[in-house]
Amino acid sequence: MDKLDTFGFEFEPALIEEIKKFGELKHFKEGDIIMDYGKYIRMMPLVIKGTLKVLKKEDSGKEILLYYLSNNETCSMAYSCCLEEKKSDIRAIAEGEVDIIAIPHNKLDEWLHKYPSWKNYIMRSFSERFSELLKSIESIAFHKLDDRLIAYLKEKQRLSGSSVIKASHYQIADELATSRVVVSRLLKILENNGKILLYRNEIKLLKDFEC
Amino acid sequence: MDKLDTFGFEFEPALIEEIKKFGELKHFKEGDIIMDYGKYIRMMPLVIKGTLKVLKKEDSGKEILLYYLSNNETCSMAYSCCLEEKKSDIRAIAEGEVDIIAIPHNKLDEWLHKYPSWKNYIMRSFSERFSELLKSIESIAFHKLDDRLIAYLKEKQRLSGSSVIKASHYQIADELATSRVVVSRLLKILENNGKILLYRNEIKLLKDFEC
DNA sequence: ACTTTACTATGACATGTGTTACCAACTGAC
DNA sequence: GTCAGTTGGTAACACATGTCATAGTAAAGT
Repeated sequence: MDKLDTFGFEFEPALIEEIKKFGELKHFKEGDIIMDYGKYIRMMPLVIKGTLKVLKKEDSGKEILLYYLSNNETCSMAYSCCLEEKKSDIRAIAEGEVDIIAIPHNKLDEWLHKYPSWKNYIMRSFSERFSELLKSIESIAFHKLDDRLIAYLKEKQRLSGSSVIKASHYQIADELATSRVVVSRLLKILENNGKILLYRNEIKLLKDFEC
Repeated sequence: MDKLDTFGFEFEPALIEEIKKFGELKHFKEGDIIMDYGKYIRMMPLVIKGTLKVLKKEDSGKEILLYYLSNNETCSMAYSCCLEEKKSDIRAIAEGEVDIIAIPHNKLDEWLHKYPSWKNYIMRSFSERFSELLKSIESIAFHKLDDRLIAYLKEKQRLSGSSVIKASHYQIADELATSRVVVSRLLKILENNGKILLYRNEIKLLKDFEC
């Protein structure tokens, strides 16, 4: 928990003390489910290491990718759920090794009044998630699949810090809300153009991976 | 401003007094621009009558429809903008006659600390806008244009309370991020199926307008 | 009344994407 | 090694949507 000091949250010292006192450090492994559909959410996660993938189940039954969370970010949806004491309609999955601090739900509101830095953090967080959703909308509405695929690969590269992306075509298709065949087709074209190399469960972005 | 009492905000009396004192009642007519790109936003609008359309300009230059605001709703994006004292990247346009109360930006944060009901209102508001964006994403990602068009018409009907929708095909195309020709085509099919009647700048939904 | 502009209708066509089907290659379990 | 399961490659096709061209028609301005 001492790690907390070394990370980028800009909280005042008193708040950091509270976080140390009431927050619970948790570790998750690849694929672990941190929040799930239908369960009550009683804590809000602050991500301090690794990446979370946050999904939402739609009425139609399909899942959509809401956003990824990484360093020092938190899940606005979880916040809403906590406040309203309602069952979750989202699921969060660990991508690789993940450390979070779980903030108990009864502190959220209290700190909002007590600590301006907490309030700012929560507000900024909402605002950032908002922007990301807007980016998604723009992407889906105005860009063709090949552009979206390229953007997806770049984002993965950025998050993992590696130009080797570990994912099956099927997974990618899921996150882009399309089908496996289509993804394979487009990836093959990228490979033929010398942008990437394809292996089983693995895509390597070559150095001139642009556009 | 006395109207305030009669509307559905669930604020505590002291807050209502403050709103009366510092808020400014404003009236707008069809097409009036309430917030615009590049301007600083120094107030947050509470809609008390009519409907606002809120748009955002994307990097690509295209505009996307964020959401509609009507009774007792407010604009979360404006809130973010106010807090960060940054120029607006959104535009709000009056649809028909609109009354709003403009809350000065310096009160937003103050009230957040002072009045739980205000804090809840703001939080709920974020949460609702969030849900709407998600609905948009689902709609764009998983539904065909004809479904989306029908949903659009129903929403317009709901908001205006009338089964006669005043809009050109071009406007509709814009909001659905498609082209005029496509909208005309789909509307004509709906007309041929006996769901609607088409006039110039006007669409009448017939009573068995379903599915 | 005449011109101009905005709005709508419609055909023809190009293209992106979804779908189905089938096969090949790899992986892990037994 | 065999087998089943997963993953990826490819062809063929259907269809929704975007685009271009062209014309008719209503409204608005002069």
